[in-house]
Amino acid sequence: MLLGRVARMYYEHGLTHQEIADTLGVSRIRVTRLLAEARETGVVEIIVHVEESLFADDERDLAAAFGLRQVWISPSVADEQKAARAFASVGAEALAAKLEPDAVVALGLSTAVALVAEEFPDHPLAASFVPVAGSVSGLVNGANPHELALAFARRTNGRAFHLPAPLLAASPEAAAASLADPGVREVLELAARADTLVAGIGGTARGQGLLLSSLGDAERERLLADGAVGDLAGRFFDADGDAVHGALDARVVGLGLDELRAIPNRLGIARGETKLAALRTALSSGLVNLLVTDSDTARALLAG
Amino acid sequence: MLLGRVARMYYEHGLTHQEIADTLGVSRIRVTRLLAEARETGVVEIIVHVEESLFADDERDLAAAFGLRQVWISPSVADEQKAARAFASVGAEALAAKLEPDAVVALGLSTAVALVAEEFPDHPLAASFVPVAGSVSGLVNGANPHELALAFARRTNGRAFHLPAPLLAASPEAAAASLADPGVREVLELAARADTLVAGIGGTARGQGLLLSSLGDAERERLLADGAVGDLAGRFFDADGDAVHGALDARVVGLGLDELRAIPNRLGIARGETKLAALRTALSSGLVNLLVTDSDTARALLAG
DNA sequence: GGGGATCGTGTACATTTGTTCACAGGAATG
DNA sequence: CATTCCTGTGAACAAATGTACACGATCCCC
Repeated sequence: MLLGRVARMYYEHGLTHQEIADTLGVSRIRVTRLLAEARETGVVEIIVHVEESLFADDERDLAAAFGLRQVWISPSVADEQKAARAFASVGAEALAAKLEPDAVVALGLSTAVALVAEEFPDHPLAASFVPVAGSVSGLVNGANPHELALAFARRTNGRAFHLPAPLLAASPEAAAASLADPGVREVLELAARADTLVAGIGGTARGQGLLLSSLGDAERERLLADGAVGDLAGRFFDADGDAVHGALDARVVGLGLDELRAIPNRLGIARGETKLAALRTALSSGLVNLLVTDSDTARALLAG
Repeated sequence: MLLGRVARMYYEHGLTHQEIADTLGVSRIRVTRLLAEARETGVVEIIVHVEESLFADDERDLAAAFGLRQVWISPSVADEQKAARAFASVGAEALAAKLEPDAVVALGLSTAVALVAEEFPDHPLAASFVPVAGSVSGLVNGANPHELALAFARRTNGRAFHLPAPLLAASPEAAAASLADPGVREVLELAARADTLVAGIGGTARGQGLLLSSLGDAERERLLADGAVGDLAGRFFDADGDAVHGALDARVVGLGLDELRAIPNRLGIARGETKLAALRTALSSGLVNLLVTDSDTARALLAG
């Protein structure tokens, strides 16, 4: 158990990597790596005994300003990679806090949610994870709803459901056909009865989000003309938070905005300047009642 | 609660000191210090989940070779300060392992024991701490038996006893007078009934230990001539582990070697080349049956 | 048995962390 | 009111830690 000896020498006796390497007859770099492994595998556990959250003030203020049930804020950092991980881990914390054993969780398609899945701690609570919309083909990272559900299910020892349909059908008719499929229908019905929705919130800037980037400019213009300011789990909404019906909307295979709104816990996960407008609407119109964002976005929302 | 926020940003989100400083608007150096404080005060707790001890093999071997009940080994490091702290913390661990609630602990005068007291964790078990010998005047650090007992008592919410007498009386007659004092007698009687003795083991090299360094060269030569190889809690012993009686011994105010030997748990705390001979004798003659030492000393003992 | 991927390793470097020092403000003391 | 002694602060430096890269071994597949 070299790992354990190294970990104890470092954390309990305060020796340096070099000193440990010398007494144990291995290279310093190896000690460095063993220590990293010890932290990752949980051999070394670091607990911060603090009840209050990092941005308690802003969280309280945001909840009050938009009538939200609870808000979680992650620290914004210049290093984007680090910021993303921190954001995801706060998202995971938020979801874990709302998740009860045997819960049914509806999952929106979103890179943010995918990152949360990565960071989700291994807690066996046997929940069910259900996509609220179909898959996008040609996704590089595993952000497809099904994979996402699988990732969550693996970590919670729960069940993952598959929605055998595309997010965006070729035509309204094709979408209707998909929705009529018993396999699709069943899963969507389950999603509609979920206790908790976890979804990203998308803006309308070019190239934003998984759905928009798969569309052409023409379709995007039409959406904007129809008053769209953002989307929640594949459904666009206008400045009042009402659904933007139209050619695009009819092609989406998934729960409608009203069905999403009927889910009791609606956790929105989003950050960044490009999402501010969409966020403001989603929050003030009650599309989501739980929010995970980062400190910069939080401050911008409060300032607005 | 700046401390807590900093600690969480660092340990839970992996931000660097600089990044934390930027988001919180304080200097990086302040973050560094807050983090150190968080670790010291226990706001941040680091647990290494490893059952086996660092030098399990050597500990087993040493116990077998000298017929000891248990052995604890701390890592030897070039950095003397660090080595001393590691040694002391292992000593504290050892003592804590042997200490039961309401135990009576006899304390030998020794810098090693003093360091252990510093590192002793705050565990309320209401033990009594009793010196086995009188005080040395003009000690810089707080290694006097009474202070030592106080330090332990404070950390365990226990009781400290004071032996109102010098370690070394001016004459055998003065020592006898001290011993006849009811206050002294009472405390020593309590010490003799202790469950556990904690004492350093001293060598006979010049300047070694608190007792020897307070003697002149002549007295040291006499001791050597009488066959002394080391001391335990102020009492010198010869190569057989028997007491070296004589002018010096008669002036010591404290428990005799036989009384010390009658204490069930006898924890010896010593390390270093200069103590090897004394240690060998103390171990093989059964003066102590529990040992705390460092890895270099352990290896030397095993090699001999 | 050769080619290629993969893993573990250490070197050299970049980054992060910790420490020393000198200074400034504020409380205690003359 | 001046002086001294703190305590807390950051700048500059020293040390420790982490990372990119390149090398060699091993395993696997052809």
